Amino acid sequence: MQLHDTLTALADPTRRAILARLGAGEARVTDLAAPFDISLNSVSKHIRILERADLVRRRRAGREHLLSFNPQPLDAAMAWIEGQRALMTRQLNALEAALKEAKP
Amino acid sequence: MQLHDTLTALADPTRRAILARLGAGEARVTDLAAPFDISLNSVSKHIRILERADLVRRRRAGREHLLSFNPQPLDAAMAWIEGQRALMTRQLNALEAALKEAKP
DNA sequence: ATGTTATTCACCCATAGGGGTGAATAATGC
DNA sequence: GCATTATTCACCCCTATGGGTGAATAACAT
Repeated sequence: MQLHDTLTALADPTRRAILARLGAGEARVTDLAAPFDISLNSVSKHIRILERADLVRRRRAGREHLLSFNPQPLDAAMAWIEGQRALMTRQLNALEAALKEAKP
Repeated sequence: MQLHDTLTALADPTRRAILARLGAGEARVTDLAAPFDISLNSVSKHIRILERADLVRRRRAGREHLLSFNPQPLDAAMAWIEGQRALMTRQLNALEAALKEAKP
């Protein structure tokens, strides 16, 4: 599922940092790994999870893999979250209306 | 961390369903468990994680625990996601501007 | 007092996944 | 061809966590 993969991908601090870094532009796996003191391998796995969510796209240039950030799946995530919030807002409005009805 | 707890809480389908259900109003643990064929205990644990993220509030009425949905932490999550998307938009705008500069 | 209902606590089990290392693959530079 | 560089593949380890069961706690109902 698209939404699930997206939220799962966002639920890890390393992956969030990677996305933030990619917000500044394309980067190689090695570049992405630099700020963290975890192995290249580990970063590579995080990238795979980000790719599964289609949040990251890969472009090979020779032996380098250039990663870029695709924000599109964020729309679905935002929509879901916004939807939940809307439910709550409606509920609160109904409550408020009921109170106004009962008070006077 | 607030953001982390929130995103972690949202990264599970059962918890998302629980939130969606709570969007319709307060419910007991038993009510929340009904749609799933998992044990009450399991649901109880999910609720604990939702409470950790402050997405769910608990109100005891006698022996019943009434759970309600607190959408406030969603704001921080939305803000973070929106921020990432904004980074990307700025990057794309810069690229576009550079192209326009180079073309003619 | 006793039984029933609602929930959690204290465990156990299995899997996912975040971390590591070392070998394999592939492209560059010489 | 050979060494170097960039990345992945194939493993292993360990913790978090989603799931379960059975006992404990707490509040009704009788």
